[in-house]
Amino acid sequence: MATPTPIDLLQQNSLAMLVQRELERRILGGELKPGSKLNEADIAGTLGVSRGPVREAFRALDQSGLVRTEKNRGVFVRQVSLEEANDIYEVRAALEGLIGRLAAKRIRPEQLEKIRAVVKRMHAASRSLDAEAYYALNVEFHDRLATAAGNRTLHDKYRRIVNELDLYRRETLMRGAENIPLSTRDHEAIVNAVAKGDEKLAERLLFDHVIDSRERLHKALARPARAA
Amino acid sequence: MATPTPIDLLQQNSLAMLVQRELERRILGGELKPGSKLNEADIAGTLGVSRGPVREAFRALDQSGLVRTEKNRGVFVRQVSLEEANDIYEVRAALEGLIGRLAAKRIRPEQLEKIRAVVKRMHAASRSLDAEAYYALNVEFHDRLATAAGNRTLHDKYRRIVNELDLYRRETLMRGAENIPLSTRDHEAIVNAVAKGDEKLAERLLFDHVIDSRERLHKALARPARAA
DNA sequence: ATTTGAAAGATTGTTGACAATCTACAATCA
DNA sequence: TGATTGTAGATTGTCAACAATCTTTCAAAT
Repeated sequence: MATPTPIDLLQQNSLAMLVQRELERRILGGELKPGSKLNEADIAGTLGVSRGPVREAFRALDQSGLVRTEKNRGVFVRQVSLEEANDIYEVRAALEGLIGRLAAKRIRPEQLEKIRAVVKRMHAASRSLDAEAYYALNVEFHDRLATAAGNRTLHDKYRRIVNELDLYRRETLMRGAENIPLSTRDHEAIVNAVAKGDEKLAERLLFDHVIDSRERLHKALARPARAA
Repeated sequence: MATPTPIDLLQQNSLAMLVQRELERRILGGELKPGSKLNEADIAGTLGVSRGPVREAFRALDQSGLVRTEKNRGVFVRQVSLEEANDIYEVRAALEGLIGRLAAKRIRPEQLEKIRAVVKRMHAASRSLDAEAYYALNVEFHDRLATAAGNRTLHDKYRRIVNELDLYRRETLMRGAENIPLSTRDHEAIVNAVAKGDEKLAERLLFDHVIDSRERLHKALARPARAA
């Protein structure tokens, strides 16, 4: 990826875009929790800008599903209910299925190489029960696969859906160390299907992988929650 | 669907949201053509508001893919290239496939009834070569199917993708009367699969239907364009 | 004790003005 | 003639003030 020069960075980003990205970072990073209210004046003051750019950023975030706006009441970090999460998982499964199908058809050798390396590192994280590292690698695995599918629109829509599901994870305070062993087997099978160029298989494996992870999440939530 | 009272309508819509919807209407209606520049002051003046709400609407429309923003240059109605359209069609195919799968599982009798009625009207429009009416009915057909799938997120993402494809249609000035007979057969087969509850078949038929329509569009574009 | 109502404070919605940037065109020089 | 520089106008980016709405508080009445 090309490194953007600092001059372009300042020339192509308005304050509104910078505010948008900063809020996105704080929401997805858990700093701003689902349901919490976003005060225009506070945020403007904190970031050293006026309320205008903040309001513009709010509109963009609202459209991308990260916040919800109530007129004359304010904007809030979006809360994703169990029912919504189920719906979103289904859509994600369909997108992942397409990603598998296309990746199997279009992936390039060097991309496959890097994904295999990620899976290998996932094994290591799994053995050392490093849930944090495993989670990050899992995200990288799916994102690299999305890239390999060679469809910008698909990658973009996929990322948005994943962001929305992240809100649900945040809300339910999911951990998930108990699922690591199962996931690793899935990922190996997926990589092999993609490597073979078996579109149908890759599609089905990825679709099922997402649906399974949804079921695992529900089962984990049904159990009594443990402290962080 | 519940009819919103006028009081709620004014209480829940800010000027920015109204501007957003108005611009969306003009873009999708072809009044504002792909590539054309949207001047803040002009729009604000025309709609009788200040530039603030217009700018907020721009941010929302940018995020939803209907416009493109260039810093210090302005916002333009998005132009969708052939390559992008191909990508978008693939994503739409995946979403339609899921719609078919879910609709086959969840559709209710009265929903099926209404969709059959739409198909019947499509036949009539086809016989009288009324392309305008046929196009509107085709949109209704797919939208009702999306509703029957019973997944709000899916319906929402589907609508956005369709809007983006509409930009492409606008740009290429597609007509398409020549494809009506083929489409009607597709639609009948789809309804039957959904009615039977055959998830796999409905999924495949809808996926292929979208891919086919993409191919038909490309073939039509390859031919010499006719005057409107 | 609960509820109703009004006033004060806080927050959002909207506007108009100012600053920064871009575009178009004319004047200047090689 | 052609390229370049500079200036004027137009357009976008940002800000601060004003208006409208909501929330909170507290007192009064039932």
